[in-house]
Parts: sequence; structure tokens; C-alpha cells
Amino acid sequence: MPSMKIGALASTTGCQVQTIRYYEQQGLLAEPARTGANYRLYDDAHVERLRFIRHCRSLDMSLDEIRVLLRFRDAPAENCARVNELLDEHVGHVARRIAELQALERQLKELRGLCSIARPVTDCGIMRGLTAKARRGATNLGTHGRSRH
Amino acid sequence: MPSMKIGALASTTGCQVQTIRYYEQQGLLAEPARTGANYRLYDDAHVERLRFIRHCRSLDMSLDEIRVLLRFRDAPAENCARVNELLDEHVGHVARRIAELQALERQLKELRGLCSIARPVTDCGIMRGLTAKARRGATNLGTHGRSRH
DNA sequence: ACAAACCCTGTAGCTACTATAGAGTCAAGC
DNA sequence: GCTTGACTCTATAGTAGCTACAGGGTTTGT
Repeated sequence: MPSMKIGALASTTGCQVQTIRYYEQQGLLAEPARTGANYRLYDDAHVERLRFIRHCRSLDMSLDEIRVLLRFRDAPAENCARVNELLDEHVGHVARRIAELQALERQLKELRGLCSIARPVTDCGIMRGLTAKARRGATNLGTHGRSRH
Repeated sequence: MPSMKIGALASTTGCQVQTIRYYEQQGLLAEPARTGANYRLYDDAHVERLRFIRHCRSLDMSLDEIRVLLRFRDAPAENCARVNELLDEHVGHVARRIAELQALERQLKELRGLCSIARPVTDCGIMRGLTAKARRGATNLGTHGRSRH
């Protein structure tokens, strides 16, 4: 099938229709041809490119990082040093986030250990722990805050 | 000081001014008294409550989770079983996210191992890896996608 | 008297989508 | 020929937890 509409592209790549339009709007996917009725028409190159993007996303890369990789994909003769560098940085992000979360996990488990039974909140070690630690100041969330999931 | 303006509260808690107003808007901090010039006036109870919130945030709890904890803080006679449960759930979230990120880290390091030198992109093992794996389909990001940091 | 530093509200921006509203298009069945 | 349903289009708003303006008013210090 040298040519497919957006729904077909979505189902062959396992990507939502709106997400595809979003990538186009963000300049990750080139604007495809259109039918007379203004429907988008994709070919195999689009399929490949979208799969590349989705694979990078499954590795938790940002759209900005992916944009860089796509530029290299489009200029195959260039030197790949920046690609290696980008991946190293990304591995670094992930490793750092893991370390943060592990520190967090330790704190949470410690806190959890402070109450093992159901009792009035006033006597609950967890609530006491949250309040006490809070009282003796300066918890540092960076300027960027934290994210979830 | 039994009464402070928002800037003072911000600097004693290490929280930004806008963040305080945001918490008020989200119903985590009660609306404080106002001066004649409509400036917010906070007392020690506000300081404590904001510190509690920030401590919970430093443990990466969502504002919804914190809202639940605050409700308990406001009703000290109630049973703390829900608090324990909430913390267990939260520890579970964190542990799961760590596992996800570790799997990711393994994949990224494997990919990184595919290219150790600077050469044309066409020959770069990383770009080949991203393309090849992408080609053989079905990377699954869930319906919820991923987050960063 | 005037400037710097503070405060106010309201709004837009960030990431990477997801979900709606309201409209047009197309193929199949009756 | 007409309807029904599945598809497509654009544009807009929502998600989490802030951050950063814009465009004003107030307080404080010299």
C-alpha cells in the first residue's frame, strides 16, 4: 500500500490519530499529500519515520531530542558524534532520575515504618513524621520541581 | 511574628510567591486575612501548613494526595488507616516507576553500545538500532505515555 | 517627592499529548 | 435517492504543577 489515510497509519504504527497530527504540527513529520477532500495521504517513508519517532518516545526521549536525531537521519553523511553525545546525556538523565527516586523510596519507607496500625490521626507516626520534618525546615525541591509517573 | 505578608512566607518556607497563591487557588491553603490594601496576611498556622505541603511535595506526592492528608490533619480524631494506605500506594507508584526507568536504562545502554566512534550517520550503530527496532514494530507506550525528569 | 521593592489580578506558557465540538466526506445498505 | 455509520478535517480546551509575564496599585526608605 503505497498510500494510506491517517487512520491506517495510526493502526499500523499503534499511534493515535491526534498524536500524528500533533507531530506534524510540531514539525516532526512532514506535511503529507492531500486528497481532493483534504484528507492526509501517507506513504512508506512516513510509516518509517513515525515508527522511528515512536521508538525514541518509548525510550523516553523528548520531542526536542528526537528532532535532533531526525535531522541526522535526514543527513546520513554527517558525523554521528552528536548522536552518541545525545544518547549519553539521555542515559545520564535517566540514571539521575532513578537515583532520586531511590532516595525518595527510602524516605517513604522510613516514614511508612512510623505507623503500622489504625489509630487516631493525632497519634499516627506518619502524620507526626510529615509534620515534624516539615517543621524543621528547608525541604529542597529544586526550582524545576518534580514530575510524576 | 504572628502575621506576615506573602513575600515573608515565601522566604521562610523556601516556596515561591506564585506557588503560594496557586496552592490557595487549589484549596490547599485557606484564604488568609487581608490588609486594607488587599495584601494577604499569614500567621503561624499557615506557615506550618505550607511546610507540611512542601514536605509532601518533596516526597513527590500529588496535590490530590496531599489534599487527602490535609483533610486528616484537620480532623485529628479520625482513624489513620487511610493515611497508611495512601502512603503504601505512593511507595508502590515510586517503586514501579523505578523499575520502569531501570528497564529503560538497560535498553539505552545496549543501544549506546552499538556505536563507540564518530563516523557517518549511515554507519552509526545507534541510528541503525533505532531504525531497525522501530521497523520491527509495536513499541508499546501505554495509553498514558511517559513523563520526564 | 520619588524610586525601588513589594503586592494585586489575570493570563499565557511549559510537555506531550488527549478529548471534545462542529463540520465535511465516503461507502454500504435499503 | 437517502440514510447510517465510520471516517476525516480544523480549532480549541484540558491534563499537573507550577513559572513568568503584563499592567496596575502600595509601601518603604532617602
